[in-house]
Amino acid sequence: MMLDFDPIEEAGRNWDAHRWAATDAMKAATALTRAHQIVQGRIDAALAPLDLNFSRFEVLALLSFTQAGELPMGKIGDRLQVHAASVTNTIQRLEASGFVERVAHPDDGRTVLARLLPAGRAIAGDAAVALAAIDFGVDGLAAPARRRVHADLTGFRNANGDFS
Amino acid sequence: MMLDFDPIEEAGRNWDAHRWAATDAMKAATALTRAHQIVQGRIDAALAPLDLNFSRFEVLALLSFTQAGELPMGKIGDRLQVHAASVTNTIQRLEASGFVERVAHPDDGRTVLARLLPAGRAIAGDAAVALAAIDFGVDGLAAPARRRVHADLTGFRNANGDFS
DNA sequence: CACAAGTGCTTGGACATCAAAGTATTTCCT
DNA sequence: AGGAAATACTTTGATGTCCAAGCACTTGTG
Repeated sequence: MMLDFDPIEEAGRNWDAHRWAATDAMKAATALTRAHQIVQGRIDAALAPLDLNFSRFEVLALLSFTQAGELPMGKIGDRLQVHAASVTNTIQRLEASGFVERVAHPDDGRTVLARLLPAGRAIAGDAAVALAAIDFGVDGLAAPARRRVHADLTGFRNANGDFS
Repeated sequence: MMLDFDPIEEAGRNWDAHRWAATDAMKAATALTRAHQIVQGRIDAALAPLDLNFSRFEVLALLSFTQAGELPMGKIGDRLQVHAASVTNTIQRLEASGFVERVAHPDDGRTVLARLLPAGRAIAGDAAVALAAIDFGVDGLAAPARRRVHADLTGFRNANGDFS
């Protein structure tokens, strides 16, 4: 299904016609949402043959960047900014795929470490190649636009307390 | 839990250190994802007191923009670019809240029309006010940045066949 | 040293989305 | 006219996310 008009512009016209406020903000927010859906869809499609989705890939990438190839569950959630329950779920999937294992923390009985297995390290490399091949879904953004979007959204994230 | 560094920049450094490709694309895509999470979270928080989320609000807005206050389920999915099954689910929720009703199409026995009820029209107006009050979650983007992001992402959507 | 408070993780429940299969109705084609 | 194909929607099942509650372990305080 391919619309022959931009539904966001159409919504903006209706918004104005009904005297609803903040049309520009609505259009920017909606464009952001829609662009995200496209990018996420392309990324997940590229990763599906590897038995990964983006969340699981992010965990593998994070682990492969560490010295020991392991991190506490909580640290993973902090860095990827997802809920602890989601980390539990994601690690369970990665464990079922044989990409990571869960081990007890040597000093703290509360903590569980997720440890990268060789198969996980290998698949993470494959996934990085697959994602680079599609430019992370943003090849539709030329380099200057890509830099603009990145800079503007980094400012936005900072303004909203995403990091300090 | 507030990181004192930008996890995306940190990921970029690791990416480069491991000789993984397309770092700029990775950073742009990740920033887009994270910004979307922030915006969506703020929007849903603003709508929660009204017994709405963004998907349900979009349906009410779309219906309130039509002449008759009603649309076939399929048209709703096309315009909002969501799966037909999601439309069914969303309309069921709106129906349970007393915001819309489902009626048979007069000429086509296959088609179901979603029709806006007075309560739904009222709540849509309230929701529009609530969303305008938070600038759709993008008040962290100053007007020029907002325009840039909107323009760049519209170009991106167009390049990816979101509309023609 | 004991116990309250805090921390780390998992579980269960509520939602939302999508894909695929199923049902009903209409349209197309011979 | 009659059956195949297309269309419109719903249902079911698999995923994934969050929140709130629960459990286990550790830390801080008197």
